[in-house]
Amino acid sequence: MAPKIVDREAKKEQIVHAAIGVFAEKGVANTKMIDIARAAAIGKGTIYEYFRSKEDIFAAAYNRMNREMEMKIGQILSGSEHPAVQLQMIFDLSLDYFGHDAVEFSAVMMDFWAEGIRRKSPEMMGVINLKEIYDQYREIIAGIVRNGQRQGLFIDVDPVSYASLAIGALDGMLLQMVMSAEIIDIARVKETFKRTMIQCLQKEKPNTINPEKKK
Amino acid sequence: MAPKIVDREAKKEQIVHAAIGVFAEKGVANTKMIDIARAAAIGKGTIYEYFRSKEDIFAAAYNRMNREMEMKIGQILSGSEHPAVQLQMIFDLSLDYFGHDAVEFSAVMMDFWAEGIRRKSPEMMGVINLKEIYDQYREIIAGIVRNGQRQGLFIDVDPVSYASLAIGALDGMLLQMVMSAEIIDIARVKETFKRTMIQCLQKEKPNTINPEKKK
DNA sequence: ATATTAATACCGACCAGTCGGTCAAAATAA
DNA sequence: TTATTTTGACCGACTGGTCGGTATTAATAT
Repeated sequence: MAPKIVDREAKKEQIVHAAIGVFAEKGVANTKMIDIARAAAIGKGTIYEYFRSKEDIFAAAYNRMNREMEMKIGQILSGSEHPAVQLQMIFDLSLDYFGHDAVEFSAVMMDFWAEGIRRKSPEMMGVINLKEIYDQYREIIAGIVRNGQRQGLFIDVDPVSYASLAIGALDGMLLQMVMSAEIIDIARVKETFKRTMIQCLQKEKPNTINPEKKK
Repeated sequence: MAPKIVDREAKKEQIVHAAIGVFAEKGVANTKMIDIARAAAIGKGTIYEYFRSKEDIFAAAYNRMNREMEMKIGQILSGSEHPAVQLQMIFDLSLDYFGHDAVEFSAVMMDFWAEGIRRKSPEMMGVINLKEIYDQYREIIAGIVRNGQRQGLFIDVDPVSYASLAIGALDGMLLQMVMSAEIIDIARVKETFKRTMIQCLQKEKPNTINPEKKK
């Protein structure tokens, strides 16, 4: 009178995990349900016990990858006080997250990205809403900038424009890292990025804070 | 003994033109051959008289859009002398090209982009090679920077890193324009972009040249 | 203990729809 | 008439999702 019980959440996680792996390897568009099933070592039909559709898995994978990033940023925001340092940490975080050895994740992120654009206008079933995520990130950065301006640390730039620029640069560089990893010197680009984006924001002396990690 | 003659180049152009329109409207992945045929007001089979495959059309469309941009940049490079002005013109060009009323083109560009990434590792049949394009653009920007440095106008930043950053920022902002056009103030972002990316490069007074168009 | 049983998890063959590409016939221009 | 172009019906490969049946588990009865 009592059935087999499984930890449904754990199983979903198992499937999403497998899916991300396959996505990374073959690209979202080229991933078949059977691929995911095999990677998760379950039958194809079983997937449909936990997810309504391929789309559903896609969304779950996206949200999972995103939530991680959000948490880390939350930590940064609640931590250090100096706005320039906060910015630097966020840039570092983003750059590292992708630039790390997990280049394959970057590719997945790109897929999400492309999909997100494609679904911008149409109903988009509430599945992904990349736009919302971007608006949110932009607001985080803009908030830090405003904060810095209020403290008289930053020049009088439009915070939202600056945020757009910073986020855009982050993303665009990601693309190039993915594509031309062997050509561009990633560490160097990262340093240039931080230098440029943060120094240009500061009022007088760029050395008010030290943009270099002490070694 | 001397049958019907058609301008094959013109017909190809007609098809590519139609294809770009459909790509813009529905996204490359969702475009069917029949859609292109209908848009070009020809039969589906006819397409195959001029293109080997869908892939082939895709590549042709990509190259067509790209060649335009290349030509314009060529003009810029051969024109004005001051490196900062050249940079500014290139940024303006890129930002306008997409930001203009032709937002739909941006979406197509994104599709190319996404596809380009997906095809980075595998053989990629020589069809698209986005990487090559990027390497090329990067080298153009880097060249201008080096030039400016040689003339003692620019600070001693790594030209290639700077170029990566600039191109990345350009692309990333494009994404945001496409996605959140109604939220971000595009003109303002553009201005911030130019200010930031060019001023940070200049040695002392940012006003050595006037980054504002005289009115 | 252990056999029974009911509730659930799991599976993969199958289905129905889709779409890129082909080809034989029709249309067309010279 | 004839060389060439155009065409859309057709083909076949592919794939997301379904469904009937099987396996597994744990509560219950003995």
